[in-house]
Order: sequence, then C-alpha cells, then structure tokens
Amino acid sequence: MTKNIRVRFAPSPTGPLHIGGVRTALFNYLFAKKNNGTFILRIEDTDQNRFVEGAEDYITEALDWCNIPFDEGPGKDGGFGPYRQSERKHLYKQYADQLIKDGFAYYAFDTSESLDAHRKDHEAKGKTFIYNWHNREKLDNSLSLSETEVNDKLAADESYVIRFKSPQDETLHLIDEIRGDIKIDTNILDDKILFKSDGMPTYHLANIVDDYLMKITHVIRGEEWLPSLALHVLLYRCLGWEAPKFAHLPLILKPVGKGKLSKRDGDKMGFPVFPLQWQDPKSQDISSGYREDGYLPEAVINMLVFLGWNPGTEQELFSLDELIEEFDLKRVNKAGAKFDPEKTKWFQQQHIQKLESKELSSAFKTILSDKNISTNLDVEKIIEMVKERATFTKDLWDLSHFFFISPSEYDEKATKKAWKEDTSNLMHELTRILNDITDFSGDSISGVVKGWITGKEIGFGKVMMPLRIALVGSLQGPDLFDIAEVIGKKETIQRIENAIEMN
RNA sequence: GGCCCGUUCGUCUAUCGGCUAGGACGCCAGGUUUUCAUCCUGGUAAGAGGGGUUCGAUUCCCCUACGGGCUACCA
Repeated sequence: MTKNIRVRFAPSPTGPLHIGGVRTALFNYLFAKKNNGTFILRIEDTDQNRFVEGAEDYITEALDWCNIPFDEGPGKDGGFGPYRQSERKHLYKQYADQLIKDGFAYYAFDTSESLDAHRKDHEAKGKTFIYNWHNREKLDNSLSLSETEVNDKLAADESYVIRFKSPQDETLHLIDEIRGDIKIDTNILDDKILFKSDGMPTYHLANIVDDYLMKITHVIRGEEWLPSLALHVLLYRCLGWEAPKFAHLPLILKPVGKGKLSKRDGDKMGFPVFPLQWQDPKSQDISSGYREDGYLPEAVINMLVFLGWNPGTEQELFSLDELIEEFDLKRVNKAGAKFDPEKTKWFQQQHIQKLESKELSSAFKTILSDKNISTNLDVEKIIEMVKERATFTKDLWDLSHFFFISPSEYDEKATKKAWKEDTSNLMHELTRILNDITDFSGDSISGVVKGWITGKEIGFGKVMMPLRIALVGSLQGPDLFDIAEVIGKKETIQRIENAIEMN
C-alpha cells in the first residue's frame, strides 16, 4: 500500500516571497498534484525578530495568483493544524526534552558573547570555531558541568539553549532524490542549537517535528538546505521516526555576475524578482511584481518550471495541467540556473497569444473605460486584428488607439516619405471612390481600391502609404482595408479629408 | 579557511558509452506582410583542463580549475 503523498512549502514571513520561493512552491505543488497528493503551506515564523507585517498574506496571495493554492494551511485546516509554527510553540519542547533524556542533546549555557569571543579568537589563529565533540567538554553545558550545577542553573532560571549532540566517527549515507547518494562524516558536524533561549525551537527542530506530525512524505526544498540534511536525518533517527524523502532544488542565479538572484538584480536590470508588487512596511520602498508588470501567471509559471526542469521532449509551452501531467522530480537538474529576463518575455508573449480574443478584449475594455473611451466599434474584432503583435495586455492600446481616436498628428518621417505633391489629389479621388462602395467590407474595399490603382497605373505605394498615414497616423498597424471596414465608411473618408487638410 | 553540491552553445537545456552533439531564448541574414510587428526559413555558437577505464567516452572513475551553497540563539 502506498502512502498518501504529502508535501509542504514552508516559507518564513520575513518579506515578500521571491520567484525562487515561488518555484520551490511550484515544484512541490506539481509533485503533489501529479501524485494525487496534498500540498501544504506551513508558515515558519519561529524567529520573531524577523517577522514582517503582511508577508504571510503576500505569500498566500502570490500562490493564489500563480494558481497553485495550498490544500492545507493557515485558514484551511486539514486535520494537521495549526500551520503557523508560532501557534505550535507548545509542541516542540517535549521533543527537545526527549532528546536530552535519551542522551542525544544537552543544555548549553554559553552566552552569545562568549561564543563570539571564541570565534574571534579562533579566527585570529586562522582556525574555525565549531561547537562539537572537539570542545564541548570544555564549554559551559550539561556535558561539562556536574548534574548539580546544571540543576542549579536551571532552577535559577539561567538562560540556556538545547544543542544536538552530533555523533562521532560515523559516515552517514544520505539520499537526495535529485542528487543521489551523499556521504557525510559526522565528525565535521557541529552541535546545532535545537531550542533557543527565548523558548522557541530553531528551524531544525521545528521543521523535523512538524514534518513528522504533518505526515510529510517528501521534503522538496532549496539547495541551501543541503548542508543541514545530515542533521535532519540524524534528528529523525534519534527521535525514532521514519524520515521522509528529500529533494534539494538547484538555485536560481543572477542573470549576470556571480551569486544567487537577489532583489537588487531586479532593481538594477529592470525586471521583477517578485510575483506581486510589494511595498516594504518600514522603508515604504516598492518592489515591482510580475502581476503588476502585466505578466500572465501561466507565463511566469512556465518560465519558472523550466529553470531547472524539462520534460525531456522539445515542448516548451505548457499549461499548468500539462505540467502536472508531465512533472517528474527525476528530471530536475542539479546545477543552478541563471535567470533570463528575455526568455521570460518570450514565455509571456507566447502565452498571451494562446489567450482567446474574447478574454483579451474583456481585459482591454477595462483599459478603454480607464481612458474614458466609449465606442460602438467591434472591440473583439479589433483585438483579433492586433493581438498577434502584443506581448502584454497593456500593449493593446498602443496597437489599436487609432481605431478609437482619429489621428490628430502624423508621423513626420512617414509623411515626408509618403506624402508627395500629387498625393492630395489622389486622396481626393480616393474619397469619391470609397464613397461609392456600398458593401464596405475589407474584401470589397480592397477589390475596388486595388482595381482603381491598377487601372490608373499609379503604383500601390503612392496610395497605400498616404492612406495608412491618414487612417493610422503612422506607417504601422494591421491591414488597411480591415481598418477601414472597422471604423466605417464615413470615418474613413473623414480621416482622409483631415489628412489632406493637414498636409 | 572548512564542509557539501555542481560544471554541454552568451543563456535555459537534450543526450540514460556509438555524436554529423539536438531544441529554445538572444543575435545575424533572407522571405511573407505593397507599412510596422507577428510569422516562416536559414545562420551563429558548446560538453572547463588533465589523467585513467573502454574497441569507443559529453556520458563512468580520479585530480585540478572554476561556479554555487552552507559555515548564527536566521530560515
């Protein structure tokens, strides 16, 4: 019998979720959905000092926008709640105590100051201070002190932490679902703090306890956690629990230069690193978001999933459902991937093209009403005509404004190129011809005008270019005759007359 | 510094020992669109270096180099 797959995304509410975090959530989501499993959101807020107002709401809103909502999490109890570690505070201490009782952990009374001094001292000698078997007998803890001393300190309410007692002389064989076997010598491990003096567990303890209690089967997280894997596996062992499977995702790196992608890269190069816009509650600084910049969530998702994963085929464009179908942890890469803002735009362009004109035009109608433009024109047809040139919804106005507003000025360069001495006469004649057309459809206008041009032997450019200037204002846009059809006979002729007058 | 992970076109990547190393983004050139964009076609460009193993290594092993991560009473 196979266990129910349960995965979790466990961010800290220390600020806006950045796209690396979104990708981690996405991989968890895809893995869960692919396996009919459960995707859980757990808020890891054990560090009260770093708590940022609004960050948790941001996380859930971002997941919603990306269409990867959680099945269980704050406000959505699936029987394993609460889902904020701050609300689970009472759960952790007993496990730390159990570890002490079983000899796997110990009390430590060293102050931060004394530890800092040790570190500085070692550094000065070119050595590294590690709190572990090397020196724990010499430091201020329940391993070096007598039982009475320890009890006295505890009774005196002296502040303490609980440290893990890393085992000695053992080679750990760890398995990562993406990287394979990893061997670790336990002698190099340090005695990590499990329980802080403020009464809160550290990430390590809370994480293990919650994953166990929430029956997590697969821990899919960023590569920055790989060094902690040994500790985590050891904790499961010492607590007598079966460990879940682990998969460590490669990191997203800066487009240029060294290191992992950061907020600053986005500011510097002009692309968002956050799914949603974020205003820092303290500094009031605003960071741009993909949503506000006009990206489609499906484009962002598609871009993110290809940073470190591929289906093994040549298909690159995927819907979320297709991703769920195709996703496989085994096809996740090991190496970090540099983020590419250009390719992100390409994904956006591809996905907006997949949208139905109907959908786009309803979004576009909002833009129109924002601009106080009311129209009798067939908006859906206009969108159909211009959408192939759009990358963002907001491009639609630049691509189609001339349908709604008659040109008030004409592109200088284009006019110089296209409007010659005899052009006005030609345009006059054209208005008379257009006026006689009864079926004012693109095809019919095209037939009549082309016939006239050919008959007069005047060359297409001499008519088409000035006509385009008259209708559009510049040398761009979709098929001229289609434009004429949409704006209608009266408006078409009017615009030509305006152009004659102004040139 | 120590430990761990990684390394194919500029970038994202395919290849489960047989390679003329494939695709995509970008860039360049041509074509379509009597405009512009889209689109189409073509081009550019790669397995870090050195040792092994093998009939044969991009693929497996080792070393070096380089890149990344971790090294907090942060996650």
